[in-house]
Amino acid sequence: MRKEKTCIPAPAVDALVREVIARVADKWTMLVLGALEEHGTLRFTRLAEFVEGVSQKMLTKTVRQMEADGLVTRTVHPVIPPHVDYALTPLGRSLGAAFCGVWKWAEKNHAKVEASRKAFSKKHSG
Amino acid sequence: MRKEKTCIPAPAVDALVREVIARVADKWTMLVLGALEEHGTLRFTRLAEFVEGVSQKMLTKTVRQMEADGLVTRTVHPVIPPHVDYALTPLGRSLGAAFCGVWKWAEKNHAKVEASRKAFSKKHSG
DNA sequence: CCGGATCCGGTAGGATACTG
DNA sequence: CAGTATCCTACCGGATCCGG
Repeated sequence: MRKEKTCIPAPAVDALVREVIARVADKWTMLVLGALEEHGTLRFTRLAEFVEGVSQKMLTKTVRQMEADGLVTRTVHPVIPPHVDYALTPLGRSLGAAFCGVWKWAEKNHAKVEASRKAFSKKHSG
Repeated sequence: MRKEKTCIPAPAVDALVREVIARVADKWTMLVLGALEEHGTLRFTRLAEFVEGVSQKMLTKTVRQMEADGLVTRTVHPVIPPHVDYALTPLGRSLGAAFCGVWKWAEKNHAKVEASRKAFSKKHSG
């Protein structure tokens, strides 16, 4: 049943890939990525506005993680009031491009998902 | 700075899309999706083997969620011992295809991510 | 025996207040 | 304005039991 030529990685690097997937397959990571891709360089507060619903703690944690992973740059301007800019690195942009398919999928299919959800909850209530 | 023609959804459906993204951008969801895409129909225990590191509880929760979202079918064979098959729906397969780009990205760039991580931790220790 | 529901301890995450 | 510290909740994971 194994598909011959899709997107399955070689067995050797499988664990590494899974680890990276587990890291980037995070809703805040994806949403930060999307916000930075759409709006370009953003300051912390502005980023928080676009990634609606995120707490400061999670946003801080997420951008730090993304910085560590080489997905974003974090530029601190030593002025008062503080000014910190976040921007995608080339690596981050390439990940954004890779996620593009998922965005388009969500855009196209969110109605189906919602319909399935409704049918499922109805089936479980009845 | 807004990019004119990438993968940015229309403003109106933006919230819906974000909601779906937040739902599917989950590491277990992605890994279950990958496992089912690679190996086809799987029983619960077998699925747990391929999605290494997942607890039964989280696997149950994840597949139930995916079932509710219309991504997988859950077929209970009323036999003893119990036999439950999980398989991707067409919608699930289409999401798998969308995630394909992310997998390929991870396959290609995991070394860069790891290098960035090392450099970052070194910079923070020194 | 398999799938999963339950109880319980640990930890990740949200809200708020405070510092530079 | 950006980030930290604190508290507190809710969810996550492991072990165990149960129903079939």
